[in-house]
Amino acid sequence: MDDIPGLETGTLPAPRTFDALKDLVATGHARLPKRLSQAAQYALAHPDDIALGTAASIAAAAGVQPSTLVRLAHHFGYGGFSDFQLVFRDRLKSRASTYEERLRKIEDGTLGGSDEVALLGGFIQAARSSLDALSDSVSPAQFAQCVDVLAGADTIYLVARRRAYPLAAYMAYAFAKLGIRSVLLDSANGIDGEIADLARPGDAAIACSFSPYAPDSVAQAKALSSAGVPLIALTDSVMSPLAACATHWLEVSENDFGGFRSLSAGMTLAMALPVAIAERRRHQG
Amino acid sequence: MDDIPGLETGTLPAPRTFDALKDLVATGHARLPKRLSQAAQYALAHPDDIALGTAASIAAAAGVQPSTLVRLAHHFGYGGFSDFQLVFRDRLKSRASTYEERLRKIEDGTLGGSDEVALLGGFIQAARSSLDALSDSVSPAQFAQCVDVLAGADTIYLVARRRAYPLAAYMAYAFAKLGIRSVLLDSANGIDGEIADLARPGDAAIACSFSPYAPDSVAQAKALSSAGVPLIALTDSVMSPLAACATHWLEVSENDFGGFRSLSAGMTLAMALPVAIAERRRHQG
DNA sequence: GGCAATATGGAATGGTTATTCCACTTGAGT
DNA sequence: ACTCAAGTGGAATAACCATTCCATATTGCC
Repeated sequence: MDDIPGLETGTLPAPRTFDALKDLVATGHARLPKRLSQAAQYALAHPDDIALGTAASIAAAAGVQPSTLVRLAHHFGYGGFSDFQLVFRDRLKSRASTYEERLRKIEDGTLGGSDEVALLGGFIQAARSSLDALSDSVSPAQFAQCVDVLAGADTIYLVARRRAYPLAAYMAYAFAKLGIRSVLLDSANGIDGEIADLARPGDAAIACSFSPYAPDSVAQAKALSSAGVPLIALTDSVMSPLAACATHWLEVSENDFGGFRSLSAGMTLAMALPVAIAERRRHQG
Repeated sequence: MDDIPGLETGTLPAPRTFDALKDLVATGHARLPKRLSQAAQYALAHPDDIALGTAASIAAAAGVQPSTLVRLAHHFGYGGFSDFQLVFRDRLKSRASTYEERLRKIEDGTLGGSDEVALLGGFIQAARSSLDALSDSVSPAQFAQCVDVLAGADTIYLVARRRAYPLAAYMAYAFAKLGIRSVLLDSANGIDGEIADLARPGDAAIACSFSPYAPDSVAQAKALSSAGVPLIALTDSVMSPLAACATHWLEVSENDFGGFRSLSAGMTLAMALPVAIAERRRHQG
């Protein structure tokens, strides 16, 4: 080994975040030798390249040798270039970066001490990152189109089973409060099919279903769709059977904790939709 | 080589953007075999993982073999997994640059008004800050106490009306999946009171209600409580009538957007509780 | 129900990559 | 100008990773 890791910067542990690394370079970079300084400068100027490139490609771009990058990493106390690179990759993963780390920590914790709070924390994190994903996956245009269709409907039929049911249950409540006619297809006496058959093209339907898609929901959505009823789907991927038969669909991919997928993103959409429809109707008369 | 690249999907060149890939999967997904479909679904649901992970780590996360990922890439006409991965890396790079912009846009939008996306953004923000508040307002000890009580119950009775109903509906679903006896008091024929009367001190109840507290919920909670049934309340303040009669209660104060309060924090709690109870029971036997 | 075609799991392989090592250079102190 | 420590370039190496291959399992068809 060339040098004792961390000697130059004292015996501090390597910074685990990009910002911390930045500070370290800013305060102590006068002590860096020429090539290391050159490499460090390039790293801070092109963080994305560091995250996604190979040592060889980065070295070439920065005008140094690959070994210099390894040395730089050692200088800051990292185990090697790969370790150094992790900081840049985390940064790239927007906000989800600390999420996986935390999740792993929580998982370790639950195995060791069976701490209930870790569990709650895990679900909170899953919910949070699901929300982050929502703003990315639902585009303004898509949302507006869905609102358009639903605002023009006479009666809105709500289809959801099992895990997705709370979304429809909430929307039924919201629609009622907002003075929007809706029918929640959740009858316990098995007449949902017959009720749905009464839907007309002038109506519309919202179907919510996530993998593994409840057969009932899918069948009902298909029936409504082929009856000419405009169908808005809240589902989790392009592979969803709902995406295939829907007029428009909104992607809601939820993160999970311990196999239990969050509902926060879906629920948030379920809150926004009714209000948006009500707003649209008010402005259009 | 297993197959001629691109044969299955025609001789089209492999899509070079994430969206194009998405479309391809959407239109031709019926032709994908089970494992390939599974891998494709994971890829679309966790694009960041594909971008930054290794074939082995991704395969493990998706529950498939590394070779399956290579086959998937070939299926779509890519030269290999690495080529396939480039699409996801590009997406990550371009997204990272616009990410902060987007967040700012959402924040600005909430002030601006009439646009539908601003509305969605507003609800997302409300949900997010509700989650932040949740980790503060629910203490480890409180949560553990509630889990304690519920883990010792024979049957768990669920009380919720109106806006809080989705929480109870979800818990009923989760309890069923986890093999925990529960009764959701939501009968449409008005026999909830009689059913609740059958609850014994060896059972327990969870009541969810937020201001303005639905009279039905409060009455039912009080009845259960005075019958000696341990009562856990999910409610929004010390002033809540539920806080008065509950054995333990958890504070869930949701933020609102335009007067519509979020449900994310409550929903997250509703997800964590059943799992925590199941865990506790497993460890205690 | 049997056969062929396709899909899959898992180990072997070959290529690429980070890392290490060593000879050489640079620069600072005396 | 000499010496020594530190820095650097570049080749050698060892670890890792994507890829391939083959035996087994599954599916679809007759």
